[in-house]
Amino acid sequence: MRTPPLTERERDIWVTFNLMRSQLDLTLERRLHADSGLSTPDYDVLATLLREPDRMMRSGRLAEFMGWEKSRLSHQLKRMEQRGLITRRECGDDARGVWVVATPDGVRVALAATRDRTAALREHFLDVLDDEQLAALRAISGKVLDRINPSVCTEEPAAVARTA
Amino acid sequence: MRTPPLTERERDIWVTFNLMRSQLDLTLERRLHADSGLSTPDYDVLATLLREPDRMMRSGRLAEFMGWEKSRLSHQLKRMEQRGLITRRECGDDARGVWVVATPDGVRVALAATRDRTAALREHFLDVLDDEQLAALRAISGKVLDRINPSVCTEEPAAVARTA
DNA sequence: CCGCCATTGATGACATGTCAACTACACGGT
DNA sequence: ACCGTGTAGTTGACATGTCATCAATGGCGG
Repeated sequence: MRTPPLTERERDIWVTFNLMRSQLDLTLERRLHADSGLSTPDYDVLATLLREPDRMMRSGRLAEFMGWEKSRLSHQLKRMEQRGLITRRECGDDARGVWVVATPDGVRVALAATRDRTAALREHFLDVLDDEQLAALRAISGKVLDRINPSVCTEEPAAVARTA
Repeated sequence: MRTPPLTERERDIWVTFNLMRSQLDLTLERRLHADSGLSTPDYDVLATLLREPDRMMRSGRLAEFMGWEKSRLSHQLKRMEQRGLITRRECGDDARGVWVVATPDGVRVALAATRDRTAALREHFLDVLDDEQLAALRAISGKVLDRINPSVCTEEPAAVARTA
């Protein structure tokens, strides 16, 4: 099978892209943790819950919403429940189901974290790039996504991984 | 403190960018594992080692090269040593140091994986974007990196995280 | 009502990653 | 030679993530 090795330029692009991702994640994660004591997964779960009118969601829908596996969410919820950020409540409609509810404590922490999160996101990412670059990045992300899985469409409203 | 919430556009860019990253990682990881049985970290370590003339490197330099913490690398090397992909050899110059060496087995597996890896990278990423977008992505990554940490400079030749 | 099968979450085993000690050695000044 | 400080790498505790599997329930055809 003919597959010539990557050119220097291709390698450079890929390597730099990945370095950028990991450094950005690390920076945001550290800052979030310092500001609020939350981890990124903690924050993503809470932020998704807070988008709901009554701050609760069925476990399955939550997982689907965030693009997580059910088991991953289950583990995460167990840890968050131990830390008092959320609780699980039985579901009347379907005895198999569970309502995931943000505790008052969880709500408070998440709201406080949101401010800092937004500022950090701008400081380290959004404000670093000019308008044209932001548009280009959006186009790039959409194109790669469409290629990988046309069903996880660029315009999909449900997919909310890493809630802002 | 004034920090207006993210605009819809900002949220969309951030969310789509993250969704793209996770989907891309998942795709490449699954393919790599199916092709060669290696995980992404396994592959990154081996690929970095194989760039060295004698296929070995001091542990500290390897970590720095890949942008990993020393402890992370140490854990990873322990697992890879158990699987027979690398070995650790005492260092004559400096009794504290360690040479990390790819085993013949590790070399063979990594070489085989490289072909598929390169093809997958092109198929799902590099070939999806046009020349202008690739250039834009490189510029974007460099800009974000410089902002986060000017010392992990855009032109740094050492940084080789996620070896292609 | 019963039996079959899909769905909902939870769990255990394991891989991966971070952080904070810790050990062993190197190196410089005295 | 000795002591203080820095460096190389390892380790343990724990958070996170994947996969395979399981128990309990729902729902449907007979």
